[in-house]
Amino acid sequence: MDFIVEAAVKAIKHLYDTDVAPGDVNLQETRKEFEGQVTVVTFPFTRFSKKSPEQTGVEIGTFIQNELKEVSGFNVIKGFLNISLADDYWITQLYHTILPADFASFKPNGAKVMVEYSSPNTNKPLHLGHIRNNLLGFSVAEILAAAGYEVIKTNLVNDRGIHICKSMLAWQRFGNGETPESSGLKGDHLVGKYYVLFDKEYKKQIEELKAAGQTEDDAKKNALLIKEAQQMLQQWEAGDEEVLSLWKTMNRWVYTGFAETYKELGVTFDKFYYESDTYLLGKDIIEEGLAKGVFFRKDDNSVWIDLTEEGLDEKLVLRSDGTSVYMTQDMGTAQLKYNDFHMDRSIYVVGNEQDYHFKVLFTILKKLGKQGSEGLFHLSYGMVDLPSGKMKSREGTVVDADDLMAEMQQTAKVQTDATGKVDGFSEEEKLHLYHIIGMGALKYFLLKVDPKKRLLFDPNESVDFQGHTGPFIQYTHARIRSVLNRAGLLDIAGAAAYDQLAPEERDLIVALTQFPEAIKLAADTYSPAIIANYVYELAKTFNKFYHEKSILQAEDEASKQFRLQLSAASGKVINKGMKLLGIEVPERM
RNA sequence: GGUCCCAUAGCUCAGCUGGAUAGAGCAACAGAUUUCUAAUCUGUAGGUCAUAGGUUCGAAUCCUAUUGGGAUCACCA
Repeated sequence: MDFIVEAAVKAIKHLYDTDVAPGDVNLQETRKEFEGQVTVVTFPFTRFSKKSPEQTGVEIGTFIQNELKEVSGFNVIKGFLNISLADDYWITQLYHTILPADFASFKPNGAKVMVEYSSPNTNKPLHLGHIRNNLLGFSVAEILAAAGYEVIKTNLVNDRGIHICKSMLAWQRFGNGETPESSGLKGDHLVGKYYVLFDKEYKKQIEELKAAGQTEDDAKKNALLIKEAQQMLQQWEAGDEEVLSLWKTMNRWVYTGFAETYKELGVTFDKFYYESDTYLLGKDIIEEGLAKGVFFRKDDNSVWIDLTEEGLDEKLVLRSDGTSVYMTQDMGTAQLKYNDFHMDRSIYVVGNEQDYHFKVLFTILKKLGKQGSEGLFHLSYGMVDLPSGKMKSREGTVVDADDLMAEMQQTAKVQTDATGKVDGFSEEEKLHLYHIIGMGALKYFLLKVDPKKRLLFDPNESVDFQGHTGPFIQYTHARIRSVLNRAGLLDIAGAAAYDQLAPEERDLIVALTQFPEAIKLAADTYSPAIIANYVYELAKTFNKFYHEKSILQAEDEASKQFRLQLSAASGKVINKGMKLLGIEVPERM
């Protein structure tokens, strides 16, 4: 649409002898109730024209129509110049822009971006909150890749620390040698079971101590189990053979379980980092920061940064005993990642509860003048809450990721079987379809919402399969495929005679042309929701067209071939758009 | 207490850098299938865009304050 903007600029120069920047021309899609496809807002130009908005619109419109052969007409309503482009223009768009294989594929832009997401703890299985994280991270990575970036997907696994020791200790104490094999439990679930058990026993001990007269705080510190867990962590850090062996065994169980969950979710990673490797990093950066005067040392030997000027607090970066804190580690890890990949941008997909942490981390790295620090971004997303409140693994009040995915596929099965459309499918095809649809419903449900908004999930209200949902879009795709399969070989040349567009056809082409802009906007704002909503609008537009116009029974051969081309283009864009969300589309459903 | 985020129809959400009469889906009601997949389509009903000011030709959108909800401010990660 740049050519319209250019023509408008030229019109204003010619008519009112004023130079305006292309950015000053406000171009928008014409609202459905008016004639035309693009609209120029004329209010800003009245100060140059010294005329009414209507008259200004007519003058600019007249100029543009004379200037551009693509413009077939215009109307002005209350200062809005609605421009109609000729059918020929839209048909050309379909053939020469949309249908070619390279439509909406951006040239490599030479920039490298890292997307870090998932970042699980190895003491418990993944839950719904992690699903949101994983889907967001994966989708953002896909979108950035589509927008021309070179993308590296990383997963920083939190595989050490006191919480891991809690699971280990509880297993050691109460597990009786239970293994995934002996219990039939998925490894991550088995370990999670002992994490919950630890908390239960720990609470019991706290109550006992309180009954014996201790305050709550004292009881929490003095309970035998927590002391043992702390001791275990020290042994781990000291490299105790037995503890390390247990740690390795239990983590292996967890990784086997995670791998299954990731596979089911359809997410992948290019590089794993482990905190057990990185938790000691960052100390050299402390020295560097002290030398540069960015950090300062207090009398007790602890190291701090003063960020009060930035509206933040003083922040500890190294303990008085010389050991690292979370911030130290993250500084070190950031450096490590940069050394490994030299990326221009680095996206951290982490919940909004860590907004403060990342603000501080990025500020520190910038103050240190670290390479790549200008490209740091925290993709902060809202928590997934239940009607009962926040999910807490410790207390078992979570929607488990594996359970939820299984449930979604079960619901998909019920809904699909009820239609009777899959009777001819093999058992394998059916299972595959249930998977595609169930996961499509879940993924779309989570991705259509703006990432930064918190999400309420009611387990008692099932995720919809109708309306503004993944299955709606998948269905539209299956519908298109069905028609195309019936049509057999397409004949573009046969469509050449078609030169008069019906409104539904024009609307559909207009919608299709907007795909690249949607990708660009989604990439710039790191928001899969943009793509989700775009694809939904497109599917709706197609369904309307499908309903109004017969394809295979079209009036004549040219109409039929044209509509087949239009359908094929729609199917491709839906497929590609859904792929950016990590959602598959079926051939039949 | 300081800081950050959020608030749009009964419910779940769109609304791009300020632009026309604020849009979808679900739920409710009424319709459409001798015709390419009805997981679809059409229509009806549903709004003080949290509140109050301000900036502007023009504000759901920008600014300020207030209210409500959430998060965070550890020598935890």
